Amino acid sequence: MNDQLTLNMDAYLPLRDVVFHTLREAILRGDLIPGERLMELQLAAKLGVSRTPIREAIRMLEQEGLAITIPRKGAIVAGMTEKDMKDVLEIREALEELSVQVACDKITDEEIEQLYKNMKNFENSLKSGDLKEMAHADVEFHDVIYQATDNPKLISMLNNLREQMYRYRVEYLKNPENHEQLLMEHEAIYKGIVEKNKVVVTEMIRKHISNQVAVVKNMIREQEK
Amino acid sequence: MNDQLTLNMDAYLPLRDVVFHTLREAILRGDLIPGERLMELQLAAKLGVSRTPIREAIRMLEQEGLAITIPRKGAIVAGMTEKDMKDVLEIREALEELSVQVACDKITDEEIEQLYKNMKNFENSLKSGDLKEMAHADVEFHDVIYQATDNPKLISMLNNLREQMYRYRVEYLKNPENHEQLLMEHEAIYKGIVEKNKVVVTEMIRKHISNQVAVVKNMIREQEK
DNA sequence: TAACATAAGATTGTATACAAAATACAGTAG
DNA sequence: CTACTGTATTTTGTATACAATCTTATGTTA
Repeated sequence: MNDQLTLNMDAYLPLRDVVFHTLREAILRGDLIPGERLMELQLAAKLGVSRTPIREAIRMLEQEGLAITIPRKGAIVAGMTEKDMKDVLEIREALEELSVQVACDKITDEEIEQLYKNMKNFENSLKSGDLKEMAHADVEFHDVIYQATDNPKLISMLNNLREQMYRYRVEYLKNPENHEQLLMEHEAIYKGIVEKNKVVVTEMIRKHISNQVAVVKNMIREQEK
Repeated sequence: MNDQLTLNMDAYLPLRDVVFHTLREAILRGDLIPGERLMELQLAAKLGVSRTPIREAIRMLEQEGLAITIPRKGAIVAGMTEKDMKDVLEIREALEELSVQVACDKITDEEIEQLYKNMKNFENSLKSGDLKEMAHADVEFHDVIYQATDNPKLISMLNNLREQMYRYRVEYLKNPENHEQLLMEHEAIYKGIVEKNKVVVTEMIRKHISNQVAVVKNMIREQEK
């Protein structure tokens, strides 16, 4: 386990929530790697809390698919097989398509403006070369579309699906060869939404998602070794 | 609260799982109604366990959207507004469409056979007039399609979405006027899948889902009064 | 050496104890 | 009568204690 695991006590939240967010972050960032055991006493000591909030946080991670617990054996960080990834992408594709279609109907002028800004931000972040910034800018671009659906349940599901492969997805951005392509896709999606052309935008988002598949598959192969 | 709340201790499962399933069932059956408080001590006493497994079960229900907890105030059974229902159905439609499309590609001969059987079972259950049996037969019909997708993540999401409106959906079956319609839709879906005609089957499942909307909306209106 | 038994230690499961916060309520001032 | 205040009670949050189970190490026997 990594030593970067410390609690962020800023808010007046129940410890279980703080622990949950901390562990979730650690898993998504890769500080806790798939297969790694989540031992209650160890985590409790490291985070300076008792086992109770740790256990409750683990139950939450479990329901989100980020951890797997075997009764009386404990929890481990969930990993994804290539099949799992294929499955998730299949779902993501359907829901991303839904989200752009709904967005075409519901998006406001302010949101379109924000979408443009975030598209440009992403463009700039590519120049900066900072991976974290790129990932963040990319997320923000897509978030505008999610928000435009005005469907909180859908938004949370999409976020969850996206997070499930965050670890692998960042890898995609590492390769500068993909940048041009990404930029073009964002522009096409933006244009499609502005013109409210559902057919085009659906096709573009599909391409956008499926482009990630190949790269991610390779990563998984690495992991499974 | 209802008194039917008792633990089913058959399996050698952690109590949190038993409690989780018990509460989940109670919520879906309507024994615990939306807005009702889930008080730890009360539930612990009623189920004959300590607060610990109750709390962990509540954390799980929370992540499934079946309960809502407000820090330091406790948890309540989640209810659905009309908007929530619309949102869920929007997602369900997309994922149900995906599932029949994938099923067209992947379904096996055995599964087609099973689908036929379950279609007939549903037909018979309608004659019986037993609501519970109808609901169960309906679930089993659709389950075959879910299983055929060979995508466990998708299956669990669809089950979750379906369960979220189980309370309201049963109402749909109460009205015999809907039976003929339902039967025809099932037959059309079955035929479409056998012929692997994605266009037809997608259209049919869409109709099948959206037919539920109006009825369910009325129920919600009742609840919100 | 391999297989197995057994005991020690580690880890999870559950209950309980105590602290902190929210709620309900009675009493009082205005 | 209303609004407020302080207190008692209830309820949740967290820590800890104990029990059950699993793991690991050790030693014994064939």
